[in-house]
Amino acid sequence: MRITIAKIAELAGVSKATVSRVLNNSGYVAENTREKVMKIVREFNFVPDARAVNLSKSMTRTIGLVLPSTSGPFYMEVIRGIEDILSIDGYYMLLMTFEASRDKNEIRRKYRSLLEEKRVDGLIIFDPEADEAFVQQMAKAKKPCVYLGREYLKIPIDSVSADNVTGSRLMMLHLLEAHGFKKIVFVRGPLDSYHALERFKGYRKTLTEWGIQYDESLVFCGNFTREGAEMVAQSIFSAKPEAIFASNDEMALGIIHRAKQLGYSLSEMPAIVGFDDAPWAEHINPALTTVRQPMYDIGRTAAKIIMDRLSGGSHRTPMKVKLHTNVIIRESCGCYKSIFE
Amino acid sequence: MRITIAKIAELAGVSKATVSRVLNNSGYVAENTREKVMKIVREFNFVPDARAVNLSKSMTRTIGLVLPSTSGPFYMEVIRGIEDILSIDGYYMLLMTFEASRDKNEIRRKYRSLLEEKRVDGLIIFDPEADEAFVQQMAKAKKPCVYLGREYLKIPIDSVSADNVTGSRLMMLHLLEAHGFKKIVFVRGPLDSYHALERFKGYRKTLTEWGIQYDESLVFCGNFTREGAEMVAQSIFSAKPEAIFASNDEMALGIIHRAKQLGYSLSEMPAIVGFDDAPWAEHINPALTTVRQPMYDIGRTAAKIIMDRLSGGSHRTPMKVKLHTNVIIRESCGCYKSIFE
DNA sequence: CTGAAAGCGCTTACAG
DNA sequence: CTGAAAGCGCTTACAG
Repeated sequence: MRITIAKIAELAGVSKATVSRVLNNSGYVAENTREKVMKIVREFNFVPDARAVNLSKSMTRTIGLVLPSTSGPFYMEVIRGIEDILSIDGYYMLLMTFEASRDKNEIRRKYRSLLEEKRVDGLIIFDPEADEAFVQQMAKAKKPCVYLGREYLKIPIDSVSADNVTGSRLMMLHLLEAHGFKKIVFVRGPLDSYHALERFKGYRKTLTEWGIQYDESLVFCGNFTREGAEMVAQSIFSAKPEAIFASNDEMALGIIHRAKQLGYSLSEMPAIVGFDDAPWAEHINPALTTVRQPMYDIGRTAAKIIMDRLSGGSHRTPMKVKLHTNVIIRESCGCYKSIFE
Repeated sequence: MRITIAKIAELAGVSKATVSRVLNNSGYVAENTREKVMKIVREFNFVPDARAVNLSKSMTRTIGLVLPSTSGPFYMEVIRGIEDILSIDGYYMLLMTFEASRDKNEIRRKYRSLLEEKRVDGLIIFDPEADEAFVQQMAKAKKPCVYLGREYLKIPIDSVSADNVTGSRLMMLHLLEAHGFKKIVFVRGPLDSYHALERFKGYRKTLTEWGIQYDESLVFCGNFTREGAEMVAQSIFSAKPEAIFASNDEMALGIIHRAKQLGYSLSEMPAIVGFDDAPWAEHINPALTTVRQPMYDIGRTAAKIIMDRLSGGSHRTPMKVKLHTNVIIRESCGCYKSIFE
């Protein structure tokens, strides 16, 4: 049996209350009483039972983190950002991903119950496909939640997201301004994906801005997968575009691959750009020009918001933080010649 | 205030004990009593406080996971493997990484305290640089721990690791047998890294097996970094090796990069192979031949061991599970011609 | 089949 | 400065 506060009190000849006080550095304790207690604490290598502390103090020092998957290129960055903040205050992180189940709603119930069970003090959630009704419920929880990846403008809940529309727009501007391309194909992701839609919006909006007629025949769907993109690649090439904006790197990769198979040399290939900055994006040939979301900062910012709410800021107005998204210019847009050609 | 078991008991006109019984499906409860209680439970959407349950039952349904970093290519796979098992029994995962602090021993104290504080029921730890004295302490804990990545043969503790020596040996065999190379350079990782040493052992051992004299001048140190390898690349090339075995992919990448800079064409380049199968390994040119550790299975196996210990198997003999490691043959060893050349 | 009571291991007013 | 007591929200023998 492990030693408890009661045993320590007995050994030190004081009450449990006093032991608790020296352990927590709270209230007044005579210096020699403190030392008497600490001696025993050290001798037995006493560590308070977190479950009991949490129950009494009505907290857990744990934040739940919910991620779509573990395979994506950047979720680890989010984790790192969060951990860097949590560790400052000695908070722990409970991790749950959507991959653990086929049924997304099951995971949603599960993460909601983390809060209800009081297993965590707050939740950071990356679940862009969650519908508004559900998020609305989370917003009503008595514990802080922050949603990552999208805004839910109509719901009073904290959020931190990268501006995908603007990211897409910035990429378009690069294509339009720096390269003077006008005939730009867009390869969409799945129709039900929030991010896919945002990126498409950026494309369309920028065309309008530049007075270029939106041409539906220049928009293809690749479903965010490499295979999907490879499937439509040939039709894309037949449209003879000056540039191809794949709305994620996977699809850009598929298109580049297909282009090579079809015998295009690097110089004959139209400009092909992506979105995400996958870990391999800089290593493919040509090195991929793409858009990078600040994943580390998203995690970090979310953690800061949660910690702030926990230390009394829970009454303040929900905030929608939008982080800037960068275009990473490499070779595939035509900016640099590959030394590997 | 949230509703508690006491309030439910009051409302249902029964005792707390009875409510607890229906909630846990334990002991006998009259059917209509059960329904009376469940009606109130549902009405108030009651969820038991996990902290109280854990305190009474003396458990937490949480497993701690400690990882070196979040940036590595494969830790996410480990997480996925673990989660797949834990979720079957409704266990949670507390994640901690070494990146949260400069001081590794601080993290070690921290993960040990997860156990002492009873914040978790068991621990899965990836910490190949932990010294034996420390691991010995962990082995004495009253809660199950399993170490990932290395064996600690002298310490009675569970472990799951990929066989790096054999992985390295298999790669050597491919180079020796399939290609007939004899003059093979080895690029080492940091001298204090366990995995670096294992991989080196596999190289050396295989040479001996094949009756090839070990030549120290063919061994270089790249410190597991791309920059480190780029630094020694030129000296490596001057040695005119038939093949270069970089003991991780980062270093292989650096060497390939440098080779290109120095004007080697793909066909002039010596064979260059790596270790790890980084996410980009298949995308570089030439596609990298490398060794892949079964990260998902490592995670999965570790989780299974922990769950088994928790359900009564804690008395059984510690097990050292060693998982097979595969050579992934691509282009850089000379096996296939790149279509991108 | 059900309830009263003790217990899990701490914290925190309240008195003194 | 310190202690007795109640409380956090459950579970679990023990009786009946």
